[in-house]
Amino acid sequence: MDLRELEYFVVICEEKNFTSAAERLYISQPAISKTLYKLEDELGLRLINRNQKPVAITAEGEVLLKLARDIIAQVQSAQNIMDEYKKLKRGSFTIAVPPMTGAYFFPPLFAGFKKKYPSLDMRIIDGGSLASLEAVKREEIHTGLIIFPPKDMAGVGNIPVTQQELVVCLPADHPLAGQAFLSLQQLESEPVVLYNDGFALRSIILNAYAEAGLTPKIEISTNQFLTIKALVAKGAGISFLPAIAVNDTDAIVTVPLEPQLHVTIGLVWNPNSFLPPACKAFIEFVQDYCANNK
Amino acid sequence: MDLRELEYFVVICEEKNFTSAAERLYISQPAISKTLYKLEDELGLRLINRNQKPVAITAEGEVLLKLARDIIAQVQSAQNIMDEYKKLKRGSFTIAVPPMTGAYFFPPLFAGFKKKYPSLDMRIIDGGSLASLEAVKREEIHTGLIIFPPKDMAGVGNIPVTQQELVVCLPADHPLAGQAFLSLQQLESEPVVLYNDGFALRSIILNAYAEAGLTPKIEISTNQFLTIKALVAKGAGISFLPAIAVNDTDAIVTVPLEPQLHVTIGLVWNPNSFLPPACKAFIEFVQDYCANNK
DNA sequence: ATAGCCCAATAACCTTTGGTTATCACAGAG
DNA sequence: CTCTGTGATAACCAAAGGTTATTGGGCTAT
Repeated sequence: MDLRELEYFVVICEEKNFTSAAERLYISQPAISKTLYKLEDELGLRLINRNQKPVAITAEGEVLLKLARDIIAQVQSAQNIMDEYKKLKRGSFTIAVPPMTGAYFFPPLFAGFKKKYPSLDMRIIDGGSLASLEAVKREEIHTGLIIFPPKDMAGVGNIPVTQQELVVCLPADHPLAGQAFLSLQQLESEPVVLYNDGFALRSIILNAYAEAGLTPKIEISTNQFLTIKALVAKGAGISFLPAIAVNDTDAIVTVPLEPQLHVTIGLVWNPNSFLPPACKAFIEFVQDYCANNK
Repeated sequence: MDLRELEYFVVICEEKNFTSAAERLYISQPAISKTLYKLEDELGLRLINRNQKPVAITAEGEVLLKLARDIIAQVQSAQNIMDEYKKLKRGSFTIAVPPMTGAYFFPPLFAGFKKKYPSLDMRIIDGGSLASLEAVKREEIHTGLIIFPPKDMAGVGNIPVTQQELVVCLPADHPLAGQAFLSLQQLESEPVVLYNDGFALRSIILNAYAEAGLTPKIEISTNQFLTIKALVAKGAGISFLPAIAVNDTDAIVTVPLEPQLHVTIGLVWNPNSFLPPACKAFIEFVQDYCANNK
């Protein structure tokens, strides 16, 4: 008893005529005949009385007719629902949004995307960029708007969305606060406040120290952006943050680094993973967004 | 999207392993693979993520899984229902029961059948035996427990259930009431009370008159058994009824006919019609019933 | 490392089945 | 009493669903 048989049966019942049922189904009349016999044999019941003209539905046929219509309607509805996922009328995906990108770069993307696809849902996953990248690679998270780590973006799909310059953050009363720019060498002896392990900003900064042949004095680590700023303001150490993330009201002075140090913020995903259509739509949206804002 | 595909999909989801899903379904692993791809292509959605081990269900797959389970359950239930019709756990049929048979011959058959098949229903259709026979031939009624007409039972399936002798019914004060038996010749001048047209008893009696070369004086016709007896009792005319149908309390005297006149009561159906299993069961039951009461 | 294993994908092939055309048989209408 | 409409049947064909054999990628254990 399969759906095709039930559908044919319902049409036969509606047409009360094998020939016109066949026409409505765009198949030949013998196909109808054969299929109905097959269904009847499977059930061990006669569903249609061919002696009458027009053909009549038996009592058992009448019962099956109702059941068949219900089944077909349910299948129809299931198909519609699934089609909505395909057509981006429904759907959701997970996106890693570390604190830094969440505060400055994610909101406009989210707003734009939501405007284009109001019925799609994003589930935001917190976590550092590095940890998020690993989760994306392991396919635990569909995508992430992260700070790209210093190296090794091979094997992940990515779209750089923006580049930001890291600036030195000093307490307002710091002796070096007045400089036009600073090098890491000048800062080597300064205690540093960093993000925890698993955050890209930490590894980018450590990487920069290492490349300069220097070793930073890591005073303390946290994964709270506001905590870092507060610690710097209170003189616990210096730090390095994207210029956009610090403003005058923070009781922090920013000085450009020399040579400049940049971080790239962008979208990443696992190219081998089969992403939900909703997520593909978001990636595409971000792609367009970057192309248009160039 | 057919039932087979949905079933395979559900099993894959349950096993989270194509190979063991194939085993559970008694098919080969490539068949599973192929069918799932087909379903995914039809929907335009990835349902299973094969990158993970064990394979993981995607968000869309999770949605379809629920829908598919519902559909399969509904089909299952439909199959069960239809199977109950086949297995005589459900079902009904129509049976013509004219007044005479309804009063004396149908009740024991009904009781016995209902005992054997408590959940089957009969719908009793009223009407004369002749009219019922025609309705059965036209397949408007599945079967009938009727008085067989004088001739022409060809072309209908039938089981004679009992034979009854017709006796002359006279008002108690009738001059011929004391006779040991009576011939139609002796009764020719008597007004007769008969069933209406369409009732077998009428045509059997008219037939007997005709065969004896006589013409009855039909006083009045009715299709109410009790009315006939009342009319006879009041002296409106004589009548002929099965002996079993008249007793002493009726203020009617019965006298055997000479030569005897018999009516056969039995079951009839259209052998070309496809009867509901319930009706077939009843016919079979009556067949057994007669065989055992011989 | 690397050999071995698990497991899904793929290829080539076979069998069943759903569909086709042509034709028949039969009932009912003109 | 032929003609028309309609379902059944036969013979045949193409596609679908299934099979076995094999490949290849990712893990695990040595």
